[in-house]
Amino acid sequence: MNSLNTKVWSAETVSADLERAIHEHRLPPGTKLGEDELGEAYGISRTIVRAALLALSHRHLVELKRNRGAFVAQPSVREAREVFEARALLEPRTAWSAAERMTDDGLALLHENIRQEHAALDAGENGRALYLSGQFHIEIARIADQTTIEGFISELISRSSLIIALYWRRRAAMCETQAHHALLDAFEGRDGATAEQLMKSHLLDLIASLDLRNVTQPPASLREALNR
Amino acid sequence: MNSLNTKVWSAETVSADLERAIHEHRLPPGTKLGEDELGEAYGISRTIVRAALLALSHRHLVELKRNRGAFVAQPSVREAREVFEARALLEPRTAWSAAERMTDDGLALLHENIRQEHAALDAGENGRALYLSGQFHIEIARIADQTTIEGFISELISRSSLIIALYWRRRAAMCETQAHHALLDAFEGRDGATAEQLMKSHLLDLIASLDLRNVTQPPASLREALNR
DNA sequence: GCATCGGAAATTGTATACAAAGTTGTGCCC
DNA sequence: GGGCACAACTTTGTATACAATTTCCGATGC
Repeated sequence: MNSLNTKVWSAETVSADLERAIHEHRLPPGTKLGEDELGEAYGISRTIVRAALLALSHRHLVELKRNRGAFVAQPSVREAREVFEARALLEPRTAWSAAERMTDDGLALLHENIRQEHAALDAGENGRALYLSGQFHIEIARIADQTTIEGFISELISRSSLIIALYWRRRAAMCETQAHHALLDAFEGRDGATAEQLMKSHLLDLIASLDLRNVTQPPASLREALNR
Repeated sequence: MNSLNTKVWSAETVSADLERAIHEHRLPPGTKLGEDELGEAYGISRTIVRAALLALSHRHLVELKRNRGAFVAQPSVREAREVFEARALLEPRTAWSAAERMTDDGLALLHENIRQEHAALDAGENGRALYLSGQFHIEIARIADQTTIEGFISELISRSSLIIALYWRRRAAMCETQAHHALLDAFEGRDGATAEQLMKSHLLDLIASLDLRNVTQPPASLREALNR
């Protein structure tokens, strides 16, 4: 397929590779992930593919349907709300902690992240920009030195990317880099309270940019959808 | 071994069974979980066992050491702190939500849970009591109608059980049933603010009952420990 | 006695074979 | 032509065979 054969793949690297592809919208929600297909693409047996798909299903990025196969997840409106509820509980306080423990290295990483995101947007690589935008949030948890919370946020960020793929409303380019800039300012001033507040607003903006009315819901079953 | 052969086991049921055993301290931290051993015990092949162990490792209840095997996880002091940090972010607000949405069915379930926990304590079944005590917290998230957060809390609760196994200090019986009673009262009064506050205190009490000084830390490697 | 170096045994890692379930296509019947 | 049944094909589920690695144990040398 591509350069997938040049690397030694393991269940971890394959699932990370797939997660990034999902995050960047190269694998849109609902995509069938056939085991043979993936095995040939990566040059590995189905054993490893299955372990990778299992890992992704535990992160709710892939849905395993018994005897039917693996599909990129399609979060429901309800799940979308829940994901942002969880982020609202975890991220603002974590931003506060990050501000308190901020180091110059941390600031440099965040700066570099924003720079790359701008570059990606300028190059029209929207998927890559979205991925980098997510990494910004994960980097904050890392700076806050909270590995456990970082794991949860990392999963929620990837799920958010699926939600954005399904429910994104604004066609205007992601104006959120402004929010990240503002956060960076707060971090530079080691201002925990402001960082927490900015993160809270940022998440509210994000969910406000989605169309979570039940109308756009993908049909539970094709049969049901057509019988309406 | 026991009645394990009477049931049709799948990766999901096996990992749930193991998780409960870990939660109840029947499988203490550090226990080796051999694949053949488990396969024979449950009457299934290593394929299913591996899928179950993989699931548990994703929940941080089992540590997979490459070419060495699977072991019941031994959370570090640092990890212990992180788990309770995460719980402190998630559970108090979730308790508030639960209070707001509380139903009579929900109250009955919580009541029954406390009753069974008392019964288990009276019967000297400490492991079972600990498990039920965890279920109380998970039930709250369920009543709050937050499936995603419930999943995170469920993982954190199981990890807390490992932490208790390693760092529990008070020999006195778990006095925390008092805390659960107080929470139940707040729920009965649909008093979100009090429920949130009680949950916060409850978690602080819990972490205060642990000995998280670095001294008791199990050595990273036996060799290193002996060379000191 | 102690450390070190094989080599056998045991255990995990990966691929593959076969079974089971689902999907698709064809032809028959009405 | 539409509906249905059955068969061929495709895909996933599980077990097992074999390879790779570690562990255990005893022999060897100092």
